[in-house]
Amino acid sequence: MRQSLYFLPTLKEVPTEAQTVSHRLMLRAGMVRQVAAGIYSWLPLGQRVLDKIADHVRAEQVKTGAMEIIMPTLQPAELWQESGRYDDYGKEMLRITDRHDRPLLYGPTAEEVVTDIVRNSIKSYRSLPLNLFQIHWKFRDEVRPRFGVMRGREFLMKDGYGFDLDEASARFTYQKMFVSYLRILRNLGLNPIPLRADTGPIGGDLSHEFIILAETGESQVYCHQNYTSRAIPDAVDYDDQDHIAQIVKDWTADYAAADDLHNPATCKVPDHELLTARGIEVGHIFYFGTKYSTPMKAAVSTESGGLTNLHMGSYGIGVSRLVGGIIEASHDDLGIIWPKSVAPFQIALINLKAGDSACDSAANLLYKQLTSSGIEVLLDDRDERAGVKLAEADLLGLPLRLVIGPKGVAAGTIEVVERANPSNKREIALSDALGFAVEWVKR
RNA sequence: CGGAGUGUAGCUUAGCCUGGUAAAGCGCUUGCUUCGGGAGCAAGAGAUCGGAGGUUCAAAUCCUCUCACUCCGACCA
Repeated sequence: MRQSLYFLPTLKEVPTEAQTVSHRLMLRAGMVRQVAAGIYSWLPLGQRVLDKIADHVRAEQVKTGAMEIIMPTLQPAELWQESGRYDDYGKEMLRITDRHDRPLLYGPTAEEVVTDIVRNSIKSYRSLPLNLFQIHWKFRDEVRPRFGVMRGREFLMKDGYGFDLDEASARFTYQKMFVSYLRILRNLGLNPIPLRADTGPIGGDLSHEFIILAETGESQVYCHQNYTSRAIPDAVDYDDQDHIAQIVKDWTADYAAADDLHNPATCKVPDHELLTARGIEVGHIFYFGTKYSTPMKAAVSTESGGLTNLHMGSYGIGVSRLVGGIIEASHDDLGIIWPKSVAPFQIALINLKAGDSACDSAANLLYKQLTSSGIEVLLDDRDERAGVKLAEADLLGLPLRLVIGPKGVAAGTIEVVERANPSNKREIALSDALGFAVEWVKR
């Protein structure tokens, strides 16, 4: 993408409304604009990051056997009356009335809708297990939206729903999701920590939340320091029940709790091994048995010919929240530092002197070569001063920066620097740049 | 929902207390000079001062109501 043609309205100064680091950087980097409290428009750069994260989520979820669907944002109140949550959910649920005075709601989650789909379509234990997910917008009318996209009212979430014949099978599904969530977050360049959690309004008896550490996190976390270095297997066989159970066991062996469940009296971790930090909740998984299937009569016939209610779990990852969360966890004074896996572009190719024919032709050639190698490049071909371009490149935080300037071009060199490692700036031969960049991106 | 604040040009803000021709920096447009870390000079465009009432000869400024946004707390992917 040529920056001269790209819609990328960056800001030099910070809008007053933004108090949180990630919110400021997202506004300044032209990723989002606020439309109303807790409601945002995503501009091209932000949209790309959202897509990247969704792709990671999708890829890893599909490996577990889950299937992507998409359900409506507006749901009929009837379904929620059936489950009993219509009255329980409270003011966070945005209730709407259509022209026929029929009560609707903007879905804050979709247990009811998905249960309705499944109960109408699945009649036999032979069709189980079934795991359906969507990546879609939710609305929760938070009393107090804040922290930019991290606590919006409208947010993009991956919500998945598992349907199993019995508790044992449902627990296996839960464990697969547990492992899948670790993998997803790791693939996004994050260090996840699973915490035992309260089940909240969704209900149920088994729940973990996944948090990532960041100074500005909303919750206080107490966990064994092992969590910051524990390995997540690269090769996971989601069909192997023992293998999956073992990973979950490893990852739940050590103490980890948010402040609501932390009890210094019962916490056995010695002080020097206890990590006390702030965290951002980015995922939450629940097993809640037949909480919905019973009132909504979602049952299948069993092998012996009877009927049994489905055992269910729900599995959420805050996709839009992750954008803010990743920035909270990865930035410096100058701007964002994107992990390679979610960066909106892999490479910032900067033509320091647009208009200079030698620079232009070197930049254009390399841009075309990189692009046709399948690499996402943002070419800064704007007629701006060098300082402006470099400062904006810092702000945008693309992982690898290639700088073409008149001096370098004359000497046949190009400057290379990683955003995450600015002191390691070096010149390489212009002729090696393509090969270097392709290798670097692959790495 | 309780408490505290803020609304003036695209962004950051001054002016408000003590009423009297709406101001600056950044950004934007044009020209010249500059040109490897957010340039300089010059000339422009851009604001019914969140909205509605009221007081007054006169309201960004004072009063009343209202809307929006932000922050702290309780709640949440």
